[in-house]
Amino acid sequence: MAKNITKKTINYSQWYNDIVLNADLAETSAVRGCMVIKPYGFSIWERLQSELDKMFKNTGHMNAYFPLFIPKSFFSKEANHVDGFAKECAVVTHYRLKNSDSGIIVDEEAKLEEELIVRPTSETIIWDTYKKWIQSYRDLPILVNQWANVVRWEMRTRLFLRTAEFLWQEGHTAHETKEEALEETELILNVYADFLEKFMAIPVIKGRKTESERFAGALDTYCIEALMQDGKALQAGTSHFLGQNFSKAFDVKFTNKAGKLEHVWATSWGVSTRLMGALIMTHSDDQGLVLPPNLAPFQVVIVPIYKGQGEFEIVDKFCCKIFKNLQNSEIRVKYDKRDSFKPGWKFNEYEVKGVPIRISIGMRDIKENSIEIFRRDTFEKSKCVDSQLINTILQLLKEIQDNLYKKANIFLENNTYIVDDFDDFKKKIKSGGFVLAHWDGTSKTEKEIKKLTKATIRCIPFSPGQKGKCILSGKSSEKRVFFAKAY
RNA sequence: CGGGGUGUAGCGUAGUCCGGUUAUCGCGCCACGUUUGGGACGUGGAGGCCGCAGGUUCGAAUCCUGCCACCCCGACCA
Repeated sequence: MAKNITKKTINYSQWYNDIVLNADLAETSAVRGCMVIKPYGFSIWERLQSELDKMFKNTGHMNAYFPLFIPKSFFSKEANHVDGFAKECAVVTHYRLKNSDSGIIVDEEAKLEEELIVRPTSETIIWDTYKKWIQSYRDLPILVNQWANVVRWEMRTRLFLRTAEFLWQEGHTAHETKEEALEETELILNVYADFLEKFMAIPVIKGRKTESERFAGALDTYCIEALMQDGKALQAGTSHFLGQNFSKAFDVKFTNKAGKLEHVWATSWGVSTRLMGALIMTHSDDQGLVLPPNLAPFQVVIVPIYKGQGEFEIVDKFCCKIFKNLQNSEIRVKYDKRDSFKPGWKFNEYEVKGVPIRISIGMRDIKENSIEIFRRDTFEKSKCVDSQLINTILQLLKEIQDNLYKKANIFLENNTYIVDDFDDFKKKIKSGGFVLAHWDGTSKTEKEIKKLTKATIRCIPFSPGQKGKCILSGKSSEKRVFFAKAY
């Protein structure tokens, strides 16, 4: 483990990589553009998964699993969809290897009749399946989610943020009516926003994507956007209203209550391991990762301090008692009694890994009946008597969670600007943050602004706004939209 | 795919311009001992196809050619 994490003022990407590597979250793998998620990183992902999964189940969804491979023909049934994904697909063409003089080679005789696409997303294979599941309005709605890996052959990759293979959840729902599908799209967007704000302590902006940023094959894409500490926006989750595009492409019809055949209405939605990137870039500091207590695999770590075997036995007994008490109060706690590392080493390790609270206990504390508590977010140390420990910890966890959200939210507010002048717009975009500005609603203007400033329209807010004049073209605009440079 | 950079022990590196003993240093690792309230110390030890392939040379980590990989900046990214 490196001793110092590079200051983000020097190089933000280097800082980001240092956090990922030093906190032992992930590393680059032998496979181009892919990553190995290490146990600690995965334990955070598992926390994230389990909490989000609960929210899906609470809103009536169930999990299923569909194949990794998609026959090429499925993939090309929806025209926009294929256009959007064709360039970044991994394709399986053969099913066998053989020995040759130059080593193992692909057996040309084992060529697949139809190539298989490694799923970049599962709409096509799922809608091919839904065709078999749906005949009547009684079969609807179908509210299914799957936790899976997908592959997108991206040109340039970065740990967690954009890897060739990534883990995600993708929900795919089928509904009787347009209204119901729209409701679902919105419901999920709110689930995502709640999850980020309440569990990950990441404030987000909700809105819809412009036509050019929309999911390939969707009629409308809703999104949540977060702001990272370097002033760049990160798309943290999307929820798509697919209309009848996929049900028409895959011919999924149902008989409605009136006895008439109709195409099904659809949504799809997802968040990925990219959320780990959002987590890192929202809360981490130059000391390492900072985890919000609701998400942390360990909320509390206990470090014993002792000299010699005699002291260890006394301290250990005390620590075990506290460990059990905390566990019984449903606090996720780790007791690190490894003798192979010194306390100072452990202190640093858990700071780098972002554990919200550290308790250290030695003979001094036992004698004085006071326990030292350290909080990761502010680096403050405090003392607490044994009998008050549980309450103090519970209170502190809540406080840290709130504090992280508040801090991130203040950052978001301080870096969101309302701008009416294009020179000012360029300046603000350059320095980072969200810029709320008027836009005439055309893709042409959007593209031109991107060319001039590298800023894209992150989202169009749902709430009605005041009319005005487009920042570039001067044409009339319905309301302000969020611009930013994005990951 | 363009521009730039880097490949030397598990990690980080010196040496490369200007070829010449046994390839440098730190961290980590192993053993023993002393340690343990903020990244311990001492002594001893192990670990190298110097990215790969060719070439020049008495001699190559160092020079030449080709290739590969990774990183950064662009382009790309529902």
